[in-house]
Amino acid sequence: MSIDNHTEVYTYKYPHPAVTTDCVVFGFDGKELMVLLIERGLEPYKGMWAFPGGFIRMNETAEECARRELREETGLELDKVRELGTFSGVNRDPRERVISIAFYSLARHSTVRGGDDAVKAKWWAIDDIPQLAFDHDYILRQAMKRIRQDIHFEPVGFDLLDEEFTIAELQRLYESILGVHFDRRNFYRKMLQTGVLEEVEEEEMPRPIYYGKQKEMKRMDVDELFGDTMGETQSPIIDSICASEASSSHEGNAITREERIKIINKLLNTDSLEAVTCDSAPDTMYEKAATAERSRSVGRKGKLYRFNEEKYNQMKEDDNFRLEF
Amino acid sequence: MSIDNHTEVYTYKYPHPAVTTDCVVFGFDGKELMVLLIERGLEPYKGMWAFPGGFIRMNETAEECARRELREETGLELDKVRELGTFSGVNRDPRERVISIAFYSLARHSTVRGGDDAVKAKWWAIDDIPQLAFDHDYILRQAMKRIRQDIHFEPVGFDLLDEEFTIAELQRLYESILGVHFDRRNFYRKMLQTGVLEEVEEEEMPRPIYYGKQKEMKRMDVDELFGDTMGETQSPIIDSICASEASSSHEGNAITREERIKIINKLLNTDSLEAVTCDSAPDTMYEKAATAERSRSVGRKGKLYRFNEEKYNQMKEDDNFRLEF
DNA sequence: ACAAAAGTGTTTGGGATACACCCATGC
DNA sequence: GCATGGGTGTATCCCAAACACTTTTGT
Repeated sequence: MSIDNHTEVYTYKYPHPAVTTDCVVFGFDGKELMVLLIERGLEPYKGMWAFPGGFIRMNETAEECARRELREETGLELDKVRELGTFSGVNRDPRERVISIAFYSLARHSTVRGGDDAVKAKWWAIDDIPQLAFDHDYILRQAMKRIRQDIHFEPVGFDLLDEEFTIAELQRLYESILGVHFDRRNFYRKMLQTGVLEEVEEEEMPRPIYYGKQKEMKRMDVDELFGDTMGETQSPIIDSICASEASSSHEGNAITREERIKIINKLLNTDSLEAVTCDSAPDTMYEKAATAERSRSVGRKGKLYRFNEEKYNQMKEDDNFRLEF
Repeated sequence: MSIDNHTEVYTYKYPHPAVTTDCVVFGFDGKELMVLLIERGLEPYKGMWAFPGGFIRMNETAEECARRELREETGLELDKVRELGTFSGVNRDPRERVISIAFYSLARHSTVRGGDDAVKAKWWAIDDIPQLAFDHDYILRQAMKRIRQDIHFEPVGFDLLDEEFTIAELQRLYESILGVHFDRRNFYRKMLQTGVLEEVEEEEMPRPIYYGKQKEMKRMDVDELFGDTMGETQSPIIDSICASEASSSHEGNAITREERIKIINKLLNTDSLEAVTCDSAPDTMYEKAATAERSRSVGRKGKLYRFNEEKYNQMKEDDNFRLEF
């Protein structure tokens, strides 16, 4: 929406504040709690980081506004956004009186891509947040308080992890949100006793074929790992890595073998490994790809569980759901 | 604030919603949870009941607005108002797009007088609420949900009772809010174990001199009960009854003996007793006044306690305050 | 083979529940 | 003296914390 070519004006008998929504999106990378921020492209606070959000339209509720802005600025489609509170300080925006209705939400870390338009969206570790625009640092503190409270009674954790997860992953998440340490064994029992976890049958989550010992991987054919010209591989994990990385450049087109190699190289280079090509050093490539696969599977030892939402809703009705630690 | 003689207009490039606050005030009459409502004097929904509230001004925060409107419309000065949430349905007000920021608060039932201006304010039992204006019935349901949750972790009850209260009163309050029954003895222990109650020394809370046996009261001089011409009595309870009842008509003036008699008569007549005057039937009057005093003291048997706010804040810091039932 | 982490079982102390009992007050 | 309700004590049960042990997995 451009701020120019506006001939219309809107007049009122009494002054009206502007109303915006802001959305604090939490994620979890396996170690730390993360927050999704966007870099502001316009004044005020141009170049600073802020929560996704924007002005409410006259035909949408606050929640609809929050979801729309989130989609427009970060590409995220989230079904659950929870209201955090309103921030109505008189001078919180230099342009005019702006009241912000803040929401918070939870996203699987892996599903986030950059924003669709010029806006840059990025995950930040909770302990390493930059200076924020407006009063967003205050809003963040409130959001942190809130998530720490909600996690005791609501299934906060499950929206942050992949659909299938191990209990150890869940524990790491709880520990990093609450900043405490739990006894592993008691955590197991308590979580299972809640009854909201259902075990995933082994066959439902087949391990990717490259999962396993590194030695075996070296013996695989290069085509199997990096795919044929149609871009299909037999490794779902490498597949999903490439798909999400490539999504910003092509829209739904198949990924060629060469592109796939470039992507993997680029990704691996972030770990400060030297670049390789498929032809020059297939063995090295295998190794790195295997490392990439395995690093995605870190902590992925053990039984997988899934959140049973029906059962949770049922228990919530009867008001006997508690997650005390 | 009148809606006429406005020459000024306020123009904006983009449409702005109007923003109001609404305040759900809970009280407790010893038996039931009550809600404070005002009768609307203007369209829309003229004549219907609604929560106190109004449009936000450009130089006040939402919370300040809520407190101001509460004061203007009901005479209540409350220090703690807690945010409940925003209600942003597109068509919730027929005039224009109005977003409401709702608060909820707790008031000692006895301290409420009628509104200062034409607005009628009245307590309603929670089970007997009339049809409400706007979406206020929905807001009320949300407020009920919220208070039921908050009562477990926050000292909700203490703001609803008098400063000094018995544990039995506190239990009745908890039971009526949560709609359950507790074992009296376990409730005692749990409440005392929290450590936030401090015992009131007997001499700190002298019983009013008319408290006690009805026979004794009959022997008292009429001047003692209804005061001299300056309007002073020796019964603090009758004193406070008269002061609060008279407040809407005179502003701070002393209450004469005759007015006091009228007030007491009027109050007693609500119990469908015949009117009496001081001269005609002083004995009857004594009796009725004594009944009024005693009815105020119902349940006032037993040790009195007081909420220790410092200790609560201290425990809240350490995050080890729980009131589970 | 060894280390590390997953998964399961056992003990135990403290708090919640369900009672019994005594005392104070009012009629 | 009897009824009502306030105040305190006690036995039982269950759950949460602490810890031991076996199995699995990766190198």
